[in-house]
Formats: sequence, structure tokens, C-alpha cells
Amino acid sequence: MARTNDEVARLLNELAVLTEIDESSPQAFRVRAYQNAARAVAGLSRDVAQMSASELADVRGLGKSTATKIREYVDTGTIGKLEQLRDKHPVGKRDLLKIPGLGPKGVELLSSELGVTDLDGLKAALADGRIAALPGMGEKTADNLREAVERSGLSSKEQRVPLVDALPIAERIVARLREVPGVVDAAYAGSARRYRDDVGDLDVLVASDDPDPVTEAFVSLPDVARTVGSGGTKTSIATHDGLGVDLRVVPPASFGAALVYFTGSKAHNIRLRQRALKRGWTLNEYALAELVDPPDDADAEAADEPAPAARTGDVVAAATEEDIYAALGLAWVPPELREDDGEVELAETGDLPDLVTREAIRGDLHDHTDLSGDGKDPLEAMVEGAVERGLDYLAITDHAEDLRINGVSKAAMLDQRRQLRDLEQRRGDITLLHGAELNIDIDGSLDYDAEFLATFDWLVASVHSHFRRPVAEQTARVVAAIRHPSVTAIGHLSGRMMGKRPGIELDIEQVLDAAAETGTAIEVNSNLRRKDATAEVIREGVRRGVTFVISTDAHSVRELDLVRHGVHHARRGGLTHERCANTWSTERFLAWRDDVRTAKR
DNA sequence: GCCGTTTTCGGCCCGACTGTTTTCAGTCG
Repeated sequence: MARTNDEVARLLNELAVLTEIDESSPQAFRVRAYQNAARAVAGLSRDVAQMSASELADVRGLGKSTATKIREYVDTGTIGKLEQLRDKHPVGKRDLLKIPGLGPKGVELLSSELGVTDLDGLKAALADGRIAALPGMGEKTADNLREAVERSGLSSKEQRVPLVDALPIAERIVARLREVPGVVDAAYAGSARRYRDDVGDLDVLVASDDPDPVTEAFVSLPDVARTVGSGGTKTSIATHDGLGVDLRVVPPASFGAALVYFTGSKAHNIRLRQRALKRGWTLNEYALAELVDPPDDADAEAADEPAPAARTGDVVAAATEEDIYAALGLAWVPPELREDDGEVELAETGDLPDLVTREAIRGDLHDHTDLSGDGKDPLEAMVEGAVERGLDYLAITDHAEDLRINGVSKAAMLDQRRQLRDLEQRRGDITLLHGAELNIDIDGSLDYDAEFLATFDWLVASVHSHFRRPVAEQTARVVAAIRHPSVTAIGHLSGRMMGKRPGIELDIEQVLDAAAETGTAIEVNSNLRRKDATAEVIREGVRRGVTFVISTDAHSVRELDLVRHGVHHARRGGLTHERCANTWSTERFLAWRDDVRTAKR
């Protein structure tokens, strides 16, 4: 949480990159140690600036050496070792490392053989044929590098695409590959399945004993701009948007193992494999299986060839994820939690959180009708849609008057309220709350007057403008809305739009503490472009006892289905049923709302 | 650099694909 931690994590990652260049090997154990340390610091709830060297060294993933470096940074503002590596390896080398196809060995080769230490140098060496003449390189390698440099410049290794843009592609590809004869199952995995905010690429997994027609169908998809590589079971393509998609075809009996493997995260997988090794097993994308010791020296000599490092024996588990986790003595870990930030330990002791599920959602508390300008469907249709989806309660929250483009006057609001009460009475199959989405102005003030606001059943207050103001101003603005006696929830907390604009800057501790103190709910907005509040904020809010609601912010009947995204996102933040008010029964929900308002007034 | 139901040294996750190699190194995920 604390800023120092993010800063230190960034420096440790830089140390990892520089060490990778320095030791010319991605395997260099120091590199991984620094990466682990960076993640450990980023995930720490305590502020490293407040911790002693010995306290730091006690943190899992940090040792004496890194603890000393962190103290050095906190005390002096610099890390000697880092400065030294920065001097030794100019920024240009780090840029070279970002080029797809160039790893630490390649970068070192360029530097030592040709004196090439930056992108311009590489371009020149490519142009005059010096690259192709290098030992271990050739014309083909030079061509690939030339293409990589031209196409994506520096960024493609780290260019990430918002989930909202990538997920539809993933779902389309999976649907198409499911139709291929011989395909038993298909799914997307990777960071998309973990529901990260953005993805580096897509991982698609197919279960089939006949890979060739799957590969054929995959490279023939209309999305495919070019095939990056293709072997017997693994194929990589790039879409016209420049998104990379990896396909793996595995035997149906291995589908569970492959799902675990390709869902990741990498760090989570490493923990699982270490666990497997301790039990005398090995875990790969095909199975959790017995580890067979390599033959002893005599046998190896007799065979007159080096012994393989390990061979696998009988399969312990492979078909489903549940089987594999169970064999490893773990509860099945929901994909959204597989980041190695404590979930393995919780799975071991059976203490994984009771994460919110789609089936548990009983109500939707942020919905628009065609009364406000940007809504598409009339009140009756929205209510019918909610009933069809099995909801017990629904809040209609059209934009209030302040949002000039599509806001609603007081009179129109009252008219809608009469319609809503009448509809509720006539139907008798759903509880309807009359609400509004208020605009939080830059000074924290809201639409209408306090007296009128007090007559609503449910009020969502959200930021819609003035995104670039100082953190103190934004925090005061939002906290004022949280403390307003009639406001029951804060909509899309940061106002971010993925791939378009960042959210407002908030002192999140202050905001969450105000929400916890007043009982005002924080919304988890289900729109994938928003995913707002962020997973990190949800996680911290759960820790501080904040109540959340998962809302669709639907502007049409169809958008009521967005709730599945909101649920996945909330799970990433560790949201439990207990802290998610719209999983509660109508009675419990209404009683809670009454309590909050009574306490605030 | 970190870590320990094979504890203070000697390990450290696993495999596919590519391009350069005649059996493998480098890169990637």
C-alpha cells in the first residue's frame, strides 16, 4: 500500500533486469531472487520504511542482503549496487533486452563482439550484415530481429492489452475451436482467466488427441494477421490488433494439468512444482507424476549418453485441476487468486476466503433506463430483464440533474418513482428501489437538495468529471460524498476507463476508513472497461471491514449480464459473500441499508 | 540471493520451438 513499497519494488525489479544482463543468464538465481523480493515488497501490507533490517529479513522472499539494500535506500535514497550496475550497463542495453528474440545472452554477445549497446547500434549492425556473421546467429536470426525492431520497436515484450479488449477475442477463438472435430474441451487460460486488468497475450488450450486440424483451424481464424511459430502441439499467432495468442493442444487426459500450467501465474506454478518435488513428484503441463530418479553412473556410462535429468513415472493426477490440487494437499485455488501472494498457504490450511459467486448475486443496485439520455431500455424492460435473471431486488438509478447531457429533473424523477411503485405492486415478484446516480462535483457537493435526496431508496454517488486534480482535493471530494447522510454507495470509485484514461488519485486509506466508519458501500462496477474499484482497493477494503456491492451499471437489458465480469473482478480482490451486500437476502439487505442511513443521520 | 520434514551448503520449475547446430543453446511462456 505504502508508496515506499512500490518504489522499492520498482528498484528491485530494475536490479533484476540489470543482474540478468550482468550475468548473461535469465536463469541466474540472483535474478529470480530479486524478482521474488520485488513481489514480496509490493505485496507487503507494512511500510518498508518503518521496518528494521532484521524485520525485513524475516519477510518471506527477503534475505539479509536485500534487507540491507532496502534499509540503504530508505536511509540514503540510493542503493550502491544498483548505481554500480546502472553505470556498467547503459540504458540502451536494457532497451535491447526488450526486443523479442533477444535475451541476455544475445545482448551480451552484441556488446562484447560488436560493441553494440543500444537500438541504433543494433539497426546499423543489422543493416551492414554484422549480426548475421556473429557466432550462433545467421541470416534467419538477423531477419527475425530486423522484423522485430521494425514492427514493434521496443515495447512489444511489455505491451499489455486491457482485458476488455482481449476477452472477446479469447471467447471467439475458444468457441470456434470447440467446433473442430475431435476437440473434447477448449478454454482460455493465462492472465485472462485470472481476470487481470490487462493481458500480455492470450493462452488458449484445447483438449484433443488430434492436434493437426486444431492447429489448422487456429491459423485460419479471421483474427489472425500472421503466424509467429507453429509446431506439433504449440502454435503462436498475432491478431490484426497486434495481440499475441498462443495455442496449446494437449491430450484430453491432461486437460486439468494443462489448465493449471497455463493459467499460472508463473509464481503460483513454481510454488506448486516445488510442492510436487517435495512429495517425490513432478508437475508439468501433462500431469502430476512420480519422479523417477535418473539412472546411476554405471547405467549412464553403459548407455554411452548423458542421463536425462528426470523421467516421469506413474501419473498421480492430470485430468482435472481439483485432482491436482487435492493430490498436493491443497484446496482448489480459484484462478483469480493464483498470484502467489498467500493463496497457497491459505489453500493448505483450508482458509481460502469464501469468494463471492455469480449464483449468489441477489440484486443489482446501479441501473439506468431510457429516462436518462444514455440509457437504452424502458423501466418495464429493465425490470423484466432483472426478473428473468432471477434477481430479488433492483435499484433504478438514472443520472440526476447535474449531469447536464442526460440528467433527470426532480419532476421527472418523481414521475418515475410513481411508475416504479406501481410496477412493483403489479408484478409482486421483485423488490424495486427508487434511486439515482448522483454526480460528485469537484467540491464534493451533490445534485438536488438534502430534503429531496432523503426521499430516495438508494443513492449511488459517482465522479464523472475533473479527473486531474491533486490527491488531497479528490480525496476530500469523495469522502464528503461518503459522509452524506443519504448516499448509500459510491459508484465506480476511481472513474478510470481502461485503455482510455487513468482514474482520479485518492488517498485510499482515508476513503476506505470513511466507508467502513459510515457503512456507505463501495461499488464494484462490472463494466470491464472500468473494473472499478480496483482489485487492490477491494482487497484493502475487505481487510478494513468495508461493505461492497457488485453492480452492473447497466444501460440496457443486455448489460445486466455484465455482472459475471464484476464477480470475477471482485473475486480477484478477495471479496467474500459476507462483505458483498447484494448477495444478501432482500430482508437482510434492506435492514442493513436502514441501519446505515439511521447511523449516518 | 534465498532457503531448509533430504537445514547452514547445495540446490534452485518445466517443456516447446527456432535456428543454429550435428546434439544443443537461447528464448519464451
